[in-house]
Amino acid sequence: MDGQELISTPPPAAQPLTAPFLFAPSTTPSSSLHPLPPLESQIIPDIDWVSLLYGQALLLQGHDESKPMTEAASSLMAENGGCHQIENGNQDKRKGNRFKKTTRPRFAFQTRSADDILDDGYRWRKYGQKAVKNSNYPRSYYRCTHHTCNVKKQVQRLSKDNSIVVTTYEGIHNHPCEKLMETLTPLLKQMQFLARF
DNA sequence: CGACTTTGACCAGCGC
DNA sequence: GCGCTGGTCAAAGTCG
Repeated sequence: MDGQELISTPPPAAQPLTAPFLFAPSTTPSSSLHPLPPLESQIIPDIDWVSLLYGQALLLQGHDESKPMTEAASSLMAENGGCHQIENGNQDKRKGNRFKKTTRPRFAFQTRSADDILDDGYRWRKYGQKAVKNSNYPRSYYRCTHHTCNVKKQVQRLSKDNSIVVTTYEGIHNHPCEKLMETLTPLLKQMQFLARF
């Protein structure tokens, strides 16, 4: 898969959001609780939060879940002009009918962190790790643990700058982010309560 | 005991 | 056809 092109610089219009607003202050890959990482590892200046949030935004906007998320996400991305989507036409899948071609959206972004994994609010299960050519560091493969969700992500540290971690998401979650919903649910309830007056 | 990670094996695509 | 490479599988091990 050498046809990939990583695009990691956010569009000029994109205003990076701060991590604490979105995610719990942990950078662990799973639901397990660990002590907070050093402050330095939580500073993620290069992350494209906008792309990362598109799927979540669709859910918050009342997106019809019976429709493919990928189409809605693509149109939303086109509207906003900030597209970090990676060409994925040659991706092959080994599940189901073998090696179907897919056009699932892929997003890549860089984070400067001592930890390979940032906690994006979802739960991931690692299903593979490979040494890749021209890289001193292995690439790790993760799948979303939600039973109806088929989103995957790859995590790899740059060999030329080992402080940078490249995370590639494939697909869009078809379920709410657990941690984000935990945060938003009380707010939504309060808004609904106030809206009655 | 369930959830998760590790890791070697396997498979298909691609270039030569 | 062959070898290299990336992506996935699945058994075994680990952890809480």
